[in-house]
Amino acid sequence: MDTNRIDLNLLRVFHAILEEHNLTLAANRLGLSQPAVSYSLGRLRAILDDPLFVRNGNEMQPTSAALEMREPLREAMAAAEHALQLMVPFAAATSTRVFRLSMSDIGELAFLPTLCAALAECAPHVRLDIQSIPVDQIEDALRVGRLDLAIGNLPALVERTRHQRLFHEDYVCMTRRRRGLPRRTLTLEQYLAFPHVLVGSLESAHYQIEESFRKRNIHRQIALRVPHFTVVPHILAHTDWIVTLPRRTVRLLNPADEFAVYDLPVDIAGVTVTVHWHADFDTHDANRWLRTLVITQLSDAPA
DNA sequence: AGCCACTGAATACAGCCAGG
DNA sequence: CCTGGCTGTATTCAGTGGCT
Repeated sequence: MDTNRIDLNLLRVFHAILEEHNLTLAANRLGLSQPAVSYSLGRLRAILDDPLFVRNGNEMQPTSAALEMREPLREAMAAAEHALQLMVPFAAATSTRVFRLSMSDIGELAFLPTLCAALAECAPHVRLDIQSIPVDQIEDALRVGRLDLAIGNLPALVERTRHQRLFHEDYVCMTRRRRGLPRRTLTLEQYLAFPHVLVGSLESAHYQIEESFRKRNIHRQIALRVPHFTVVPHILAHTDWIVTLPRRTVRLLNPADEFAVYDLPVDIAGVTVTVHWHADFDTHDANRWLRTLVITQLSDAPA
């Protein structure tokens, strides 16, 4: 295969067929005629020496070779689109830019309603692409522009990226309401008597609370470790377990007040939620506009 | 099972255009 | 002006599904 022969426009065609499974729809998407797409596909087939798609009824099914190319190609197309967007001066009212943000599942619950409402108001054509990227990959993603901003409790990134504090909050604990629960406060003994739900993986930001307990030589009985917060209410509703989580998160997960919430019986440092970006984008129009919006909308001490 | 209408890919051919 | 690459129109071919 001679890759020098590949006209990159052919990859656009290939990508469109991968998405549509249909040459006519792919042609519509690209603003070409169906034969033009067929011709391009023919050239790609010759260059790559693979049929790439085989017709199955009214559908063009990708071959295994085409499927192997799908993800890398999708990423490449997204990166190219993103790169082109960087060259266009940002005008909120008319921009169709896609902003990529990283946040946790609970971040989505807590931040997206506010952010989306603000966007609908002042940048109605802008799109958000929310990704949950492992903490150790966020810095790279911000640097290469694969992410615009990362929002969350991300102490590991504070030294390595530009950031702005949004708010600070303490931890509380939550369990299903039932007879026999203490009324207002939990003693440490009572707290430790519960089986605990631990939220977050070893890489996640909330794992730092584990460190705090370990340093104090406090050992909890972990009944379950889950990667996300959103499943927690469903688990607590069916068990007598307890979960330790940030106070704002409780408001989101306990809107009907069906769970009992207590202050922690130990003095554990809370979390500081920050918004992060890469220094290379300090003066970048669109990035600056978005982070200003995020800070204005989400910060408890607006910039 | 056979017929028919419909849909969609492939192909033949012509026109346009940029580069040499 | 010629050539090659690309695209569009018109047409053909093949598969599918409904109907009898």
